[in-house]
Amino acid sequence: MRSSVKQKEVREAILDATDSLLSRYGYKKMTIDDLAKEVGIGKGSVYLHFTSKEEIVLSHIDRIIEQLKGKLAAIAGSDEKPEERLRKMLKTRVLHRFESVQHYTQNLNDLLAAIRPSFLARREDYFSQEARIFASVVEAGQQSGDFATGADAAEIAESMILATNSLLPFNLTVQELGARKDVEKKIRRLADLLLQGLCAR
Amino acid sequence: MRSSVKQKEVREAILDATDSLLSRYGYKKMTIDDLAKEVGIGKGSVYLHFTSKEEIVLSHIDRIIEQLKGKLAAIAGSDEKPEERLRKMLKTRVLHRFESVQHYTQNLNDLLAAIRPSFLARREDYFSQEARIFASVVEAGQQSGDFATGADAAEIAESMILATNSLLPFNLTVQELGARKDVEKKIRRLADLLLQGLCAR
DNA sequence: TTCTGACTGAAATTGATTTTTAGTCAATTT
DNA sequence: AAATTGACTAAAAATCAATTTCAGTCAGAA
Repeated sequence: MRSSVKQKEVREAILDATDSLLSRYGYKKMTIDDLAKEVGIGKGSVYLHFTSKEEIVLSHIDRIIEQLKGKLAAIAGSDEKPEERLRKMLKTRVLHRFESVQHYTQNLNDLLAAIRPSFLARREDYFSQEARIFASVVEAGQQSGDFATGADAAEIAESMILATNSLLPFNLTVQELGARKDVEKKIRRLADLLLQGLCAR
Repeated sequence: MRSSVKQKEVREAILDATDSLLSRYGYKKMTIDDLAKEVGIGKGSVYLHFTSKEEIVLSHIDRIIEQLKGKLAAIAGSDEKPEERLRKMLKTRVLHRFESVQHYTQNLNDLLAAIRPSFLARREDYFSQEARIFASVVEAGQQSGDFATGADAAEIAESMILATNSLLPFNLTVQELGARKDVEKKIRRLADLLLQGLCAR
């Protein structure tokens, strides 16, 4: 137990350092030597936790999504009206992703270029996982009578994910996406439009 | 007059050749010499119509958007129900863009990288121009009583553009976007969700 | 007046050489 | 015995000088 707790801590510390170095230097200029030094462990020890540099940054992104899924699940499980839950979830989805890379001074382009194929595959998984949480709330709303029934909850959830994707910092850098408050306004309006359609009439 | 018709033809021919070379070789490997040869004019003549290579490809993209705007305006001016017009417009927006680069064997990444700053600026303009056409239909629907009133038509139109942006071949190549019929299914479902919210209840 | 292609300088490419770095593993520490 | 390390290696990346390519120009041809 003791050592497994320690192991988790080291793994987390490596991912923390990854975020720090990635934001300062970008992918190519982030070296494993630097990373190990930042964590205060030997270079070889990094490879006790990860098999490659690519796996390190993919795990870093995984962690961001895990945190997001945590937030989404918390909102989904709250006792607000389904419409309000979905509204908050949509906003959270966009802003969590925005904030997670807001401090990056380096472009994310070199990162994306380096890990593109494996990242795109995972991205699809992220979408499904997020969609599942959204779908659970859509379904709840349908059963409670707040939302119109008949439509496929899973399909609606997928469309919601799709509709908000262009506000995520993926192709556009955070700089190009614009100021946070503009992004906030856009997601609010988009959420309004998306939710208007769900409510029972 | 005679010569201005000819001039337009040459300009169009240059843009046709641009599409052809771009799709076969990508941006960097498309040379102005090749382009002139393909059109059957001298290299210098290319510069009678455009000031730079960048302007040529930007004009090529402009032309795609102009064609799209023509299609959108045609649908917007048809006599169908506003809801049906918007549905077709959303589908057209996504599929026109998809088809316009479907034949590209080369990645669009090198093109985007080369013209990124000026392209991103224009992209915003494209969005506003398209949004204006959408807004006109939303407004018509509000006045005819088909759509609920109260909401700002321009804002709704912007959100519709935003929501469909992630299905455009921008960051993702056509290959990565998936098969045409999958894209078609996605835009259909998304359009359903977006339109459900507009209709008067 | 319209058009052209030889020309130019700047940028890209090449290939040979040096430097850096991802990943390994025998030795060391705990 | 198990965990950790950092010197080591092969491969990739950076460097640089020589060469080639190419965007854009302009004097002259049509």
